[in-house]
Amino acid sequence: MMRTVFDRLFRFFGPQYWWPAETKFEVCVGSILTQNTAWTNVERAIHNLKKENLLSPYAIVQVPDERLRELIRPAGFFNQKAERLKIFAKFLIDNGGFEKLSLLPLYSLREKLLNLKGVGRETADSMILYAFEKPIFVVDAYTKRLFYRMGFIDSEKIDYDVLREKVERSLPKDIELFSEFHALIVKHCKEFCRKKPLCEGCPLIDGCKFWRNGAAQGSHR
DNA sequence: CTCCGGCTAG
DNA sequence: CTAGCTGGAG
Repeated sequence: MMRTVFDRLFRFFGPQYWWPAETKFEVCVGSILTQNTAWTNVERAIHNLKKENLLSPYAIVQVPDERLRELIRPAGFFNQKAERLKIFAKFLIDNGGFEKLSLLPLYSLREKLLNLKGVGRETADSMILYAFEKPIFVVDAYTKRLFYRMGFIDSEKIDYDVLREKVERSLPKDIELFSEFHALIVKHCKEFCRKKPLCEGCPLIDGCKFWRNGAAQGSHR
């Protein structure tokens, strides 16, 4: 079931090679900046930080708040995100960086990340999977929307961890698999399973409850 | 539940 | 012109 969805997406879109970043720190910065924000805007912000050589924990804690806010402005919510980046950078420094933190068991690390102001479950799991490279499945609004429409879950309001565990239980605990799957879901939901769905040419249309119910507005059916 | 926000595809 | 964006805190 879950495996079939992955296979179809993989065959259709090919490998996504996520997360698009040069360093682990950049992955984490991106995961904070992209909270409820279009990635193109995040790219602008990251580009600004790179240009100023600010993509390191030390640089982030040192740069004046006002300056940081200005640089990440394109990513929106810049006041809170500037604070969140500072808090995360300080956390890394205080805890021995990725090397030391990576020694922790997955769920210990997750707890530490969740205790940080500005790091919720999706952000924490994105960091764990794509920066710390430990096997956890990242759930997001796209995942809930897709699985709801496919008929795998009864509501898009399903609890984050309930859905995460549901997916994890139905697949092998494989970092590469989880990485590609989440990336493919994002890709697919941007191209087809949008809020206003574009079902034409959808690689998952076979067996999709949403499509079968004609909920796709009957515009093309 | 509301606020936080710049940016752009359509 | 605005819907919608890989959320999280209070």
